[in-house]
Amino acid sequence: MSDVKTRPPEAAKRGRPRLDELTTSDLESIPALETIIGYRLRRAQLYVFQDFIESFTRMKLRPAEFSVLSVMARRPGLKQTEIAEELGIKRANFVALMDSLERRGLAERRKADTDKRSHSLHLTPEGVKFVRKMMAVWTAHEERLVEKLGGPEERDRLIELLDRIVARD
Amino acid sequence: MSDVKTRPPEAAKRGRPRLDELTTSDLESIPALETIIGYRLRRAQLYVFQDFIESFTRMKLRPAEFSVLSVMARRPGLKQTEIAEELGIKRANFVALMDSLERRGLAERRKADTDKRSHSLHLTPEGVKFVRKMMAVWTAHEERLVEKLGGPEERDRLIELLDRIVARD
DNA sequence: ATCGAATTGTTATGATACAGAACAATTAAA
DNA sequence: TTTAATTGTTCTGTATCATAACAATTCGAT
Repeated sequence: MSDVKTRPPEAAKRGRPRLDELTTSDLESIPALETIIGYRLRRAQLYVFQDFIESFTRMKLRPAEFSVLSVMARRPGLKQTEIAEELGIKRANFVALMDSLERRGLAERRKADTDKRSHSLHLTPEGVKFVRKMMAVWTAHEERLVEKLGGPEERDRLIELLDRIVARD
Repeated sequence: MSDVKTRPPEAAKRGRPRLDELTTSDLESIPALETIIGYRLRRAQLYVFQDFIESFTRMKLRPAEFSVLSVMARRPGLKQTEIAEELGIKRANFVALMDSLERRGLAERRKADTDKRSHSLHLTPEGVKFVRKMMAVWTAHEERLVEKLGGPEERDRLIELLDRIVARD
């Protein structure tokens, strides 16, 4: 009662493939997105970041900020550009990020006396305390992931494979 | 000649850790970013997308558009919302994306006669040809990645691990 | 020691990705 | 039939990311 144009009857039920497009015979060999590395990688990364973000909403901390605080905790005194480059953040975009951490009293820029252009970056005492809490939250998040993966060995396997992708040679 | 303030001499050389922050004794136990799943996942995903994007600049095709064309090729006739949801794209943001594909003559919205609200999405004949070329480019990209991973078995291992992460249960 | 080139932090700007609210047309449910 | 839900859409806001330009400073080659 609704089909006005002539058309194979089974094609009328929407949701069924219409084969009259121009035969998609060879297009049947198109890989499903499920088999595409980049697609799966992205979905997994989105999932992990989602969990991470939710874990840190209460602390008002975003992934990039987490990474910066981590580096400052382990290697205080690095210059802005050094940290930015290591984390793959453009130094132009690093400024606002560092401004925010400084405004919150978690980190500070110190004028380096050997090079008046650069700033060396450090956690404040308050920042140190913050990082301790941050790491506790992170540990819970990470353990959740390791469990989903099936144990620490699987985590290591995953990281090793990811390494191969990103290794430049 | 440059050190004005009293300070341990070795700390004067920038780049060396200053331990006078408030002892970071226990902070030494902070995990390096290299051991953090989310961080490694993100870096790997960025790398793969970078390669993908470069591969498709000539065709002026972005990852999201690739994924939409893929789905339309394999399962023509799906509604906008169905594709968007499957790909994790908000239907609001899907509109411009589909507009673009339609303007380029690669895809089209057909008014579904059973539900006047919805559109069923299809490749145009030109879109079919485009997808063939697209898949050739994609194959080269994917083979590059598989080689870096060390073979198809490693690719499968990776995908399986990524699956575990994103599997909801 | 000087002059041109490179570096550092910064600002400004634009492109893109992503999320939420609201709305009209239409369909489904009560 | 009235009410509620769905579909596509527009609008808007925010976060992310890249690029260009600039002043202050340092470095390098003479």
